[in-house]
Amino acid sequence: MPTAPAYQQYRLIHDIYVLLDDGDRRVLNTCNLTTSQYAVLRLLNLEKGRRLTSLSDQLLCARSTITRIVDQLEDTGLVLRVNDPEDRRAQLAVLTQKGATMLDSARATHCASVTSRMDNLTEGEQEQLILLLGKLRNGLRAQLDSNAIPDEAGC
Amino acid sequence: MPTAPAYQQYRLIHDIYVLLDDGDRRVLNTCNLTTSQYAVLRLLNLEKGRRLTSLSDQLLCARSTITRIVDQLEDTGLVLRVNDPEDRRAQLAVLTQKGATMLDSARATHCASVTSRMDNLTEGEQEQLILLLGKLRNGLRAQLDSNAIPDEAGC
DNA sequence: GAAGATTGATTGTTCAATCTTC
DNA sequence: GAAGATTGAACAATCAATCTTC
Repeated sequence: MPTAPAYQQYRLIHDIYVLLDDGDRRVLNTCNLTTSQYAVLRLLNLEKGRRLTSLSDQLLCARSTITRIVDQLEDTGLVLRVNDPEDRRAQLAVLTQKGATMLDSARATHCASVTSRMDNLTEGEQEQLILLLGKLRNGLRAQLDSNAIPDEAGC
Repeated sequence: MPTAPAYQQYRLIHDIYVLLDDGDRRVLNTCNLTTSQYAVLRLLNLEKGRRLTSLSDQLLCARSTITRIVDQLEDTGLVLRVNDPEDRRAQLAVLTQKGATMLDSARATHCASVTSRMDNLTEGEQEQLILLLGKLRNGLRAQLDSNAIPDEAGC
């Protein structure tokens, strides 16, 4: 039986991600950042802070994972915790100046690395790919929002 | 400054992977498999075994990671370790009949789930996407083989 | 009771060191 | 000395339980 097209897409995306992630780890390591720390930093900016819950929702990881990553970023002075004035239960993760500088630098380094690694498509192909991937992502996000991940029969 | 197309592709693939992986974990959990265990099983078949080194190379993870995943799969009776007749240093991971049955079942479950989740592209779009992703993956693989991951200036 | 966040315990992954065989 | 594999220690991520505030 032929492999379903959706599954072929899935495998390709999976393989590509693994290849990219492997490179990311090496590159970000030169900035003394883990990929997780970078992912959190990327969601912050200098203007206003962001709730930890918002971060874990966006990154689809456990609350406690964010707590610990923010701990690390606070230890290295890249981020500060601030009480949310609108809700005394909540904490905001805020970029420090040092964090903003680090983020800019890491982003430039990472972006250059990614660009050099993903250079084998023509401009037209890249545009097409971005369009198709965007549609795919939006579909997946919509499913997540509608909480419609189907429970299969299981094994 | 506008975001480089390569980086847009990167972000989309990253986001899509995170969304898909989150669903994978839930689905495979119904088969009592972790995504890592499934990834290893997928690389095996009933006919002949496969060296642990080959598995870690393919999955881009540490040797010791494979050792431990194979330990787990052996504990649950899905896989057996066999001495490699061609090299007395090497071990082969071999699917058991139970493992083959489990793999078939998990694959069917997972494939159905993936297909239902990635259903928002037309057939034509899917074909295009597969072509483009395939080209991208081959480029990345080629870089890996030539060990040409560039060392950036760092931060 | 629910949401935001944290902590301790468990599991998963990697790193460095070790052993055997090439 | 290098390659295949394993082990113990360190790090990373999750889960369940807990605390505070809504």
